[in-house]
Amino acid sequence: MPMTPLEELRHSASHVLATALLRLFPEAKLDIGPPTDSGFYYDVDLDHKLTQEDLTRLEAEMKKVAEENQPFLRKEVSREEAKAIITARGQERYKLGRLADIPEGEQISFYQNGEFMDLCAGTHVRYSSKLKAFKLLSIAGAYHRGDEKNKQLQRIYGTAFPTKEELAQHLERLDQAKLRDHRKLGRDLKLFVIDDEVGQGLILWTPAGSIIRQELQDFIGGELRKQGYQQVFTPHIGKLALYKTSGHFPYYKESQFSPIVENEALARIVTENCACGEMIARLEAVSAKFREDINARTGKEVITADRVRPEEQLLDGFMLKPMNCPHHIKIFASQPHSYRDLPVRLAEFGTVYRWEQSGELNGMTRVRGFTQDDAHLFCTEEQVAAELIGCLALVKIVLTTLGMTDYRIRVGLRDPDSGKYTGDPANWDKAEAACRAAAQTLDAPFTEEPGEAAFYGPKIDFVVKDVIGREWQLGTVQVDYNLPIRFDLSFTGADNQSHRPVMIHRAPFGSMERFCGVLIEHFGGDFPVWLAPEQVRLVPISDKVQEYGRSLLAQLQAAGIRAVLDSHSDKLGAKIRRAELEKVPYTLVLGAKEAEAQAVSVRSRARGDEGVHPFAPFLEQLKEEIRTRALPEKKQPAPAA
RNA sequence: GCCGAAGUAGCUCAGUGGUAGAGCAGCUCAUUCGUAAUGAGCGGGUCGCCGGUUCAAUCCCGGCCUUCGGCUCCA
Repeated sequence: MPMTPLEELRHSASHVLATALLRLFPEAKLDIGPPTDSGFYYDVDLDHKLTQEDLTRLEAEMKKVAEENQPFLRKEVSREEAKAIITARGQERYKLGRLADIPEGEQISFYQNGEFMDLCAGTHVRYSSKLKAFKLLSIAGAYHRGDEKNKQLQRIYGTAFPTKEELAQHLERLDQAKLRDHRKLGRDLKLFVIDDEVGQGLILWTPAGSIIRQELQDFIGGELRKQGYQQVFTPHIGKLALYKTSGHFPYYKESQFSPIVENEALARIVTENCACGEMIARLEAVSAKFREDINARTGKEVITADRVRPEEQLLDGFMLKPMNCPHHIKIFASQPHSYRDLPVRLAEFGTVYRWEQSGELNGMTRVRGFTQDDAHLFCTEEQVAAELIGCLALVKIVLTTLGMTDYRIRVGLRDPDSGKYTGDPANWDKAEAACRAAAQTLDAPFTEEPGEAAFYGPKIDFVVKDVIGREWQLGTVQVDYNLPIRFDLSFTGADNQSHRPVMIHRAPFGSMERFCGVLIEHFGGDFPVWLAPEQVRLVPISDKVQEYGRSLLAQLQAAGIRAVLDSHSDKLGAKIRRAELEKVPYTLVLGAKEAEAQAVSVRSRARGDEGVHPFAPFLEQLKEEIRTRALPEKKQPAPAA
């Protein structure tokens, strides 16, 4: 695919960076330097740890290279010539490997600017003087070829634009984005806290944040009732045996919290002088019968003989649940089902726990304990298509109601080269076809991505970006032919025979934590009235109208409105300012003339002062705005601070 | 987990080898005010934690914890 002019510019900037880098650090070994969505980077192997000051020096050197107005010259060479060039330049450490990646028969080319020459398919700007606006942004570690078994290189990130104005605008946008960061707004608006003593990645929802979450849960709960879901509740833990049946353990044990082993069993193991490794082996072990049962049900060897142990050496324990499905499956399995009962749709806001690597934790968007707005649908194969469409419709209702229109749809398929998936390929094919067909019913573009499936089945994900451009999977719908087999689920068909149901896993929000994190950034803290923790601020101008304020507060609360009376002795301007900073949608200013007329002076967060209105119609209009879950109007620019 | 950076009051940040300061926020008092900051006073910090060097460490050194930017991972 040819590069866009902007990519060409940024790619050229990365060559200029490499040119500057070799001038300052001739011993540097270069890897690759491609353009990205918002700039470019170059990966380099260098013993010297690059510092912020080095970036400044490199940027200055890049300016010189740009001013030297070097032409970018393409040179097409044979594979042998290429090797010679790389070796002559002392860059064989990574570049020879990169050269080997180029398929036989494909043209090998170098680009030269000034004294620098790099293996590169191109393309580039004609002259380095085209680079008028660039900036080096940060240094980060990055594994060679993205593989953590390889050496970690230093990655220099930068960005470039055709003009200085566009660069300045971009940098300004980055600064603005920081103000919308859910971690900052979450603290400022007191929506959630994370406490070291409680634990990394564990969200404590404060009263204000809990209101938002509760409103979202009530909203989706209403939609679920319309669609025939049934609410269930299940505990936060389950026995290890349950997850051995489901396949979560031991295959995914590195992303789960350690098992909780009963004290007596633990004591017994300790007195046997059992080593740690032995204990893990016993936790992972299964009985011969368990192995036979599962293997027979799934029709292949999912549990190998080396996991079988004598009964007395088995060790069970409990696990914090990494998913809700096994619990829901057990509810389904507790009753015989007729085809007439299906689909069965079991829904729960279920909290799950996953052991995320410490370096991956991020505010509310990547956490170790989170609550999925989960549901599992058990249906016949014929019902899958319609149920999938119903699930997708639900996701769309959620996103539309919240005005989140900037998302992409990803159909996650299995990676044919990976062994991490369980189940029969024929069922996978059916499930993937069903997902593709359902995605086509959405009138929105989607991409099919191999390797993005869940381990038990393909899925349709709704992916949105946060303020700094990182993508997060929110809503998800997944088809599963495998867990019904592993748990030996069945229903009685019209033919009076036993049949296997198909499962659909779906979560329109995904996780309440991640969704709220993204939602905070989406609204920049200016929540629609129905979600706003505080909907109305009552501001009496003086103590003389406190009594009127109290009576309005009582009326608002009686109407179910979340209102607060500001009885500080500040001047009006200070109270207005405080309400604005706290992003309260409506501030009602109360003075003598309002009290006299049973009126309020309305100040809207979006529109500013709206003048005096009688209280009763204001209240009705407010209730209507809440009932319809109206989205906030675009805010007028704030006055200069 | 890995690479790099950071951690001083609730928040934003200054500062020094001799046990710390500002603004905002909070509290008290005065003020009773018409659409983004009324004034005065007061309280508040084991300078992330643990060790080491030193007569003395918030500052220098080491380890750990946490956060941030990436990488890897994300059933």
